[in-house]
Amino acid sequence: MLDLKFIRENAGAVKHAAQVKGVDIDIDDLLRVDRELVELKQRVEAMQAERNANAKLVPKAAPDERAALIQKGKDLAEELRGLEPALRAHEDTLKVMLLRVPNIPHASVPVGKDDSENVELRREGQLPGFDFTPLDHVDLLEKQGWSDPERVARVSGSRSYLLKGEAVMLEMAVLTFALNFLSGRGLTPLSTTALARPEAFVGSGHFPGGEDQVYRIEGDELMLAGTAEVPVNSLYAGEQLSLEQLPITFAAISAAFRSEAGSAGRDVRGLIRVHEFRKVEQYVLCEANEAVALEWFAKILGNAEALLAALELPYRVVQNCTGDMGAGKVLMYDIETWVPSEQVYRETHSCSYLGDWQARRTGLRYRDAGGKLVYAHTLNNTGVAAPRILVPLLENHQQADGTIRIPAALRPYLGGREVIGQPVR
RNA sequence: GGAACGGUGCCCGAGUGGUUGAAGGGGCACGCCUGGAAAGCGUGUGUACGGGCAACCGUACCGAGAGUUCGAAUCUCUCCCGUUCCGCCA
Repeated sequence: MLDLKFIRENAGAVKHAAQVKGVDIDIDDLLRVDRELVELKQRVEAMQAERNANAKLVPKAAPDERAALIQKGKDLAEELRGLEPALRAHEDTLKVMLLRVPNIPHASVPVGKDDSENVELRREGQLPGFDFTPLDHVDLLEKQGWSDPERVARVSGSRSYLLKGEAVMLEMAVLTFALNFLSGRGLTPLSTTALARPEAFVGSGHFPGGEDQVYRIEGDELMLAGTAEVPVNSLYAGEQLSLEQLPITFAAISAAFRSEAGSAGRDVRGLIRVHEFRKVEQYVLCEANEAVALEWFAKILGNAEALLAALELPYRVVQNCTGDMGAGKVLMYDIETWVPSEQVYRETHSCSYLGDWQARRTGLRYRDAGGKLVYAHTLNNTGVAAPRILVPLLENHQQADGTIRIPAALRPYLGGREVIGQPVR
């Protein structure tokens, strides 16, 4: 959400943002509703002022004047009731419109229509040089007896997965490693819910618009979040924080649920795109200062990169273009990790800076040095998402016999083992 | 799921249908005092929207929403949340 005053004064910039982000919203219409609402409010408030003044006279009035005053109050109340529906309608319309207004992209963001126009910033790490034909992760899992796609699909449908044996320990190891790693870099570990109220989804910006991505709980208003960003962003909703409490940073582990509506047919095989998974998410709530926030952006991006380096995985950093960055975002970089079987980099991390766009929705304010209440800035980035991260992990570290070499950083979480799996070919 | 009690400002807490945007305390800010500090004393200290160059004015807000009333933090209803107890249960 943007400040209404800002929209009024910067209508051109807002329209441009909507255009380059591909957000369908009529800013002129919004401003028209806003003007009409202001006029309505002025009329209503003038009448309320009159009603209040009149009501104050009643107890002091002489008995013979009292009836007339009360009658005048009744008339005013009646007139006010008449204006109420229009007022309410305008307020509701404006509110809905405001929730759809996109944030202004940072000046550095390339203009583009979709992910094909994202810009690669750099590549890091050494691509694996196999002297054998590498298997893809689906085959590796199957040969090792670590998966059972048919049976789990029978129970839980497509886009579900299960892991057996050592792959389970590997999944846990990666998550635990990420929590420890990020904790070591100053983020507070947090184990949090996936269930959240709809307001939390509005607060994070996933609603309105992303409703079809979210699983609902029958008979309950709670819904299943696709990322810990949703509940964590609402953790301090409506509070007035003090400057000393900032920044608030978390490495939040949670389950994540995504209906993946609209991605039919994409990545149906394997662990890339599943309905239910686990994720460690980096979240930062900091003061409303772009320079400070951008430092945090670099930091949580660096955290993810260091994590991948520790996992000895080659990756590239991509700057998302305007059309691929989401309405609320000011700046967004994806990290894509090398998948040998496909000979492509695939997204494993998504780093975002949202300015005060989420904080305005959530009511996340703090008192600045001057005692003024201001909306905070928020950022988030993936720490590690499992099982998706297992795809590059298994594929890049596979050996000729089908066993998996464990990167040194992960060994402490796997009882010191350097290799998992049995020779299977 | 049942029952009881609660939800007021940054925090704690008072609140009789009308001068209550809200007592009192704490905290915080500024000033006095002090060599400096503490203590003490004094003053100040809500948010949002609208109007105004400004001082300031108006409106709304005491969990949310409806209602009663000339007038609601205060009365009624519905809902939400919290705490405690009971029941049930992975």
